[in-house]
Amino acid sequence: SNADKLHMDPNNPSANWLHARSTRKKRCPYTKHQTLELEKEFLFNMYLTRDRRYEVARVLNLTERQVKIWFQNRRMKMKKINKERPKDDR
Amino acid sequence: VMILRSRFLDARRKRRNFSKQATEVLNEYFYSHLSNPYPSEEAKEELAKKCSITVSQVSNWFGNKRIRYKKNIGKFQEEANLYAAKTAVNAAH
DNA sequence: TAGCGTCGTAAATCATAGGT
DNA sequence: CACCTATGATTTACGACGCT
Repeated sequence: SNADKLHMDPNNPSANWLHARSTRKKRCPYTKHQTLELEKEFLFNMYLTRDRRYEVARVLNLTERQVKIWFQNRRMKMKKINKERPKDDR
Repeated sequence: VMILRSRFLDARRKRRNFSKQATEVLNEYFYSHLSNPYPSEEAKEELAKKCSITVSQVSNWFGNKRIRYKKNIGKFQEEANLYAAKTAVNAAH
């Protein structure tokens, strides 16, 4: 592709930087409803069982992979929040 | 509870642009490491200290800068030359 | 090997700051 | 004030590597 050629161009400073593969799925923002339900599930348990993952994915019309990754990202977010506010928490 | 929490977190999205001096420091690092603009954790901590911002903010800045630079190198050419010249002067002293 | 974990990131998007 | 772009922060989706 053109993008790939650009990344190969030795005159391009970004030629050797990290690049997402062209096969990567485009980011698709989740709906308010999906996010709210995922947050509720996360509040219930930060780690999913296989059964819960299947059920959440089915109800929200997401793939199990998306749900798995959402939880991974959510845990990282929580970690970041805790790190930046070691005190209070509201 | 989660509603209140998310509202609180959204409030963090309020921000001020970084100081001109901080942006200078970040740009100097970026353009003097253009072939591999990925500061190590230690380098990020040092930059954060110099700029009076957090390490996360340094990471955000580099993430945004890499993408925006790559997306439109031409737009940043003038800026790149400016910092390249500045680095050359510093090296000469 | 399968498969889920973290960590760091790309890329898109969001929300507002700041300038015209 | 309205409008527009620049900029910092957040959100999806992976790659790389860990462990079991």
